Amino acid sequence: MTGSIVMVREYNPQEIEPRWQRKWEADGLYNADIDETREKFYALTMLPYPSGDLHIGHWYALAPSDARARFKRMQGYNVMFPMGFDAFGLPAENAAISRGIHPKQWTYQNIDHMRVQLRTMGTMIDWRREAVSADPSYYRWTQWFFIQLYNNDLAYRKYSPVDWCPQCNTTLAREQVHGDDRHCERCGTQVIKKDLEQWFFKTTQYADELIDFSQIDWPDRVRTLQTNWVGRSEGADVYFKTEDGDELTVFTTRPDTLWGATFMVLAPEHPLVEKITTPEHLEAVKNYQLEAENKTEIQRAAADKEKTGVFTGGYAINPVNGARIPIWIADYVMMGYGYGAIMAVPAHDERDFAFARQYGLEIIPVIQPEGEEFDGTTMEEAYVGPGLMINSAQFDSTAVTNAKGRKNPGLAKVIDWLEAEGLGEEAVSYKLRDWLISRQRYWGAPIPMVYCENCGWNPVPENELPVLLPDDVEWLPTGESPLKLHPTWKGTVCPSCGKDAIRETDTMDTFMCSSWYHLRYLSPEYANGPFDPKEYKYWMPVDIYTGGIEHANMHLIYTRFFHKALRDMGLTEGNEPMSQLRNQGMVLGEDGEKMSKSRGNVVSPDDLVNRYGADTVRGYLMFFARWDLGGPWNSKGISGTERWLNRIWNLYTEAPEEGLASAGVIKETKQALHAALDRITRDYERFEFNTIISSLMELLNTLYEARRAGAGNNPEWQEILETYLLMCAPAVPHIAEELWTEVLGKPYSIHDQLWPEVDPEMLVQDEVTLIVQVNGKLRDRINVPANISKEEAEKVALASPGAAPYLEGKEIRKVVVVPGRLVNIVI
RNA sequence: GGGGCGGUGGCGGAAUUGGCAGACGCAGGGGACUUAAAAUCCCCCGGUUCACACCAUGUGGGUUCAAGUCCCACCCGCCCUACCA
Repeated sequence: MTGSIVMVREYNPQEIEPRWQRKWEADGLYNADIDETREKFYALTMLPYPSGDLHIGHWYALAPSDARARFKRMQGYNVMFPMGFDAFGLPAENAAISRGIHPKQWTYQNIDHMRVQLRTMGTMIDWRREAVSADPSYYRWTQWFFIQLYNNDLAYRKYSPVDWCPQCNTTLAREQVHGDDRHCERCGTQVIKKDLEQWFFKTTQYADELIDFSQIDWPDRVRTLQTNWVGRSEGADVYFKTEDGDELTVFTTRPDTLWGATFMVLAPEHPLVEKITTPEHLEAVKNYQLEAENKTEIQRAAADKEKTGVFTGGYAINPVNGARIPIWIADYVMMGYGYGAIMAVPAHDERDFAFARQYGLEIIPVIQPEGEEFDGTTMEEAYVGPGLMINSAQFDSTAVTNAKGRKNPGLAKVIDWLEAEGLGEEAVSYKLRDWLISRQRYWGAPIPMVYCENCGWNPVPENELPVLLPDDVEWLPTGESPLKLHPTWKGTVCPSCGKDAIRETDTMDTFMCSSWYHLRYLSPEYANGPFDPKEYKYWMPVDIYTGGIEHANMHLIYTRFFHKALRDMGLTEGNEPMSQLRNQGMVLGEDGEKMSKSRGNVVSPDDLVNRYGADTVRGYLMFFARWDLGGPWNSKGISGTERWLNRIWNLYTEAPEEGLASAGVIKETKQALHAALDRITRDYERFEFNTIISSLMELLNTLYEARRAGAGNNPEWQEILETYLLMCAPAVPHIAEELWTEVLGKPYSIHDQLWPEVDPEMLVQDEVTLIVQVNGKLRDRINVPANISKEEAEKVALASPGAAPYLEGKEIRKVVVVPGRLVNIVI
């Protein structure tokens, strides 16, 4: 302590916190620069959208991540913790339409406000690395990446049915359509289908790599979501033909059931329908097609088990046995998956079964478990389990298991045969679609492409980037993109032939901007490329990425795709952008509902900081729930964290009690200190923030007890106080700094100190409480030396006063001794 | 229909991975200090019971000397996904 001067100041976070925040930033304390002598650690949290106000959810995502980054820094890593803004997007444009404010102005005002708010958290953000995706210096490279993807055949334009949000007036990627009612990810409006020509990225080219997580430590939950989203199915393409000889290939996961195919079903919009439909069925088919077209996908899905369809009058030939089977159309077959056509095996597929029963179509069982005798006319449901093939010519008696694809020996045999006979081939199908990135909106990065009547589509020459968004735009109430309406912006010349040409007026999905922001942080000022390769080499990959799980099938797939694509274009190294991912849960309102302005249950971090100080808010956010689960906010609970910090303050600033503690008290205190240190170190690694704060609270209680016993005057006390502050520093950085420099008189800054080392000797207890059980029930606890022998422990337990009465006159059948822990006497 | 996560006091949650269930905190009760309140400090706080003791980790079985933890069956809640061939 600085002499014996005792501070009698009150804990005043409102004074302390801004002072340190200013000093840390002025000193560049958290600036992260390349330092080859130290091991790097790139800590990243998902960048916020500048909606205008920092939400408690932002704090919940950021504060514990910041504490952990600080912990890593104290462990000696060279930690980079950057921040930026995902600044393009629709809300800005909606503000423009409803309030007449320009999206750029709206966005940048919000960013300014949020920068101020973010600084009140006392994070270790290196603000020199900030990147804003709506800056021309940023989106110049977003556009550049588009061109690289285009030049490498990973971006293409295609006419197809796409999802359209009528509210947002734009197309959406498949991933951005949510729920069983198929609503827009942004605004919740039900989407509709439109046939449009749009730009896509070939995410499907990386389908297999996207479900390989062997090189990253990502939560099972995200892995499962992404795996399901990619939806890989193994099976075979089988070459059917129509009676007239037209090819009609289908994909099936069950080529082993080919002999049981009794009809085929095409999606109503399948191109072959027109050709095969016979005149007498034409009207019914046309009607059905019209009906299907008018049904939204919700209705198509909502029809649930009720199967509908019509016969086309056409027939196909089953290639494996020459059987002539009718071709139907039905809306349970989707044009967008596989070939939009299936072979129907009603005996072994639930949907086909329902359809066959509905329309009286033939059912032929071809797989049968031993001891079972299936009859197609009486079967009550499709059989989808394992068994032996029957009614399948030379394959009869072949065993088929539950395994998928080639791992199923029966399937493998059939596939080999199909390939040998030229009737089909092994195939894999995916649910994943290519990423539709065109948006019919203004406030985004313009797609840098030019259309010329003579030369078609060409990219804008790289030296002309960025293609700047014009500022002088106007909005119609319809929400139509002002870029289309701009009098001159579209007009340009063809980069190829020099004649008049037209710019693409669509902008890019903002997920494109956020697919590479972690790279822009490396060198936000760099002008010779999207990032400085030197910085890349040192900092990448991201060591820990934190954020919400809601992006599992969007941002987190896109960014992995992006990284792999860049790797294949020779722009980056490594297979994955982020080595480790952890998701925080969501903070709900006090009513247990999702926070929203309309519900009036929004918790404002600014109010909390004003009232309690940032350290209290940080500490409470770490403490109040399991970080990965989140939960309802409890405004009363925060007082516990407030008291904790007050008690810390008082412990360091109040005069110690009289007297001197015994050596035993000091030893016990140090043991408690190191036990907590050991646990907290582990908990930081595991993202178990709530128990970090509990351990610190518990330890503080122990310190108070020790001080009451006189420990405040022992020579060891100073070191105990120092260590405790170091342990608090990542979680509550301001109070730790203040007490460290101003009360303990240690050199600035506590945040440049190393995390204390656990003294293993202090973890060794010399006395332990031995639990004595009789038949598994607790009967006594006895303090014994920690290294007590088995025999000795047994002896002590048998003689213990708590257990003895239960043992009297009983025969002891067995005694289980867990050394240093427990003795269970079985009678 | 498929997949995932979860169910422990009034509440948020602990529990060294099979070894004292309920750490830490909130709320509540009692007390000290105070003219009073706030703040602070001390004690109590799963249930039944005067107590001894017994019962308790969604329910029912099982394995084990010992189960919140492992196995089987079921119930409930939340999230994702969906005629995916």
